[in-house]
Amino acid sequence: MMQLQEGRDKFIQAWGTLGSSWGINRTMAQIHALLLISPIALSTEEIMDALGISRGNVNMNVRSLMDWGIVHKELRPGDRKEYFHAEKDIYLTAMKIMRERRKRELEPLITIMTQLKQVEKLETPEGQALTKAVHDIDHFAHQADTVLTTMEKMTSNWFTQQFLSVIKKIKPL
Amino acid sequence: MMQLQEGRDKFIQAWGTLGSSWGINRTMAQIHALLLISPIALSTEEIMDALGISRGNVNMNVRSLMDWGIVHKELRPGDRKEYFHAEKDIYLTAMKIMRERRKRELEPLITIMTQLKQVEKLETPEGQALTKAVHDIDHFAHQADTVLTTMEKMTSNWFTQQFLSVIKKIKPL
DNA sequence: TCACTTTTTCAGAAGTTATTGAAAGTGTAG
DNA sequence: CTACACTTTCAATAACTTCTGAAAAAGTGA
Repeated sequence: MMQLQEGRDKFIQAWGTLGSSWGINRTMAQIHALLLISPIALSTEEIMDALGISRGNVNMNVRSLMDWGIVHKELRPGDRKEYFHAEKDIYLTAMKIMRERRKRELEPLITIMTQLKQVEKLETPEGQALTKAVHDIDHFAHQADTVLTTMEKMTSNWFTQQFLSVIKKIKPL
Repeated sequence: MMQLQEGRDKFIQAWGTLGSSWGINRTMAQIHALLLISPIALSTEEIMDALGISRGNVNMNVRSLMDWGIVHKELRPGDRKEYFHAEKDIYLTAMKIMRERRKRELEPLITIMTQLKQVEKLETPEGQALTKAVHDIDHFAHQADTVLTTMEKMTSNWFTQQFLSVIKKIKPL
């Protein structure tokens, strides 16, 4: 049977590794993991000590986590330090990460494809191949954007209760 | 009005930049872009020349693109060179990227959460916070896996025609 | 205002990932 | 078997990203 401290370390380690593939850097993900399993909000110093990282690093990554909307600041009366805690609803967290990634990845893609639609239309195979690729990607990006925007508007609760059952009922081709 | 060559360069450049945020490295994405807008299959040398990169780099990245299933090898009778072409259906390409990412990101996450369920259950706030996080993430990961697996089984055509309209009909909460 | 506490910034160091190019490997035709 | 045409590998290195720690800035109360 695994002990608590071992489990906590393993959890932080795992979330850090996984985070990288989700477009979140290792330390940012580790801080997120630490706050996720902490019942109370933690100060910069506590995070530094728990993860053995520098003040600058904690500050920078906590700021980013707040930009993503998945970590929040807490102020305690009579205390000048800032304390941080993570959003504990994992579905809401996933939605917010999705939202941020949509903004950072899909929106620039749509902008560029819009520019590329201005390429002179030629009858050559080269010209047609480019036109087709631009058209297809633009179409896809808009659809993906619509899907993600719609999902964003729905609560985490909705995801839990409805989305899965809807998907399950659709017959695979 | 933008000229063809300028458009092609811009397209390759854009796809390369975007690729990085989709978990595909810059060069791999640029090779993919080049093949996507090429009406004919290209040899290693042609890719090297078009993108100004080394033989080893082309070889390595083309291999990865084939592992992802979005680039294919073509052999021409009487020619010992290998020629490469990209899957031109952008929805199918997106599905294959999704599939690969599910395997690389979600499956290891599920494995680790399964291990972490073995942590001794304690009544302390620390113990309960860890147990809850592990439970929630495990539940989420299984759901996400089911959704993605279901989508994988559907054709690109299905995505185009059905998914969007289904999503659109669901009333946001 | 000053003295003190906490946060932010940023140049350089450390660490990570991608790329090259030459050498080794593979397959084929004569 | 040998020569050739191509592909693959991999150690060295280049390019890029993250992290540190000390200094500057910002905030607070007396």
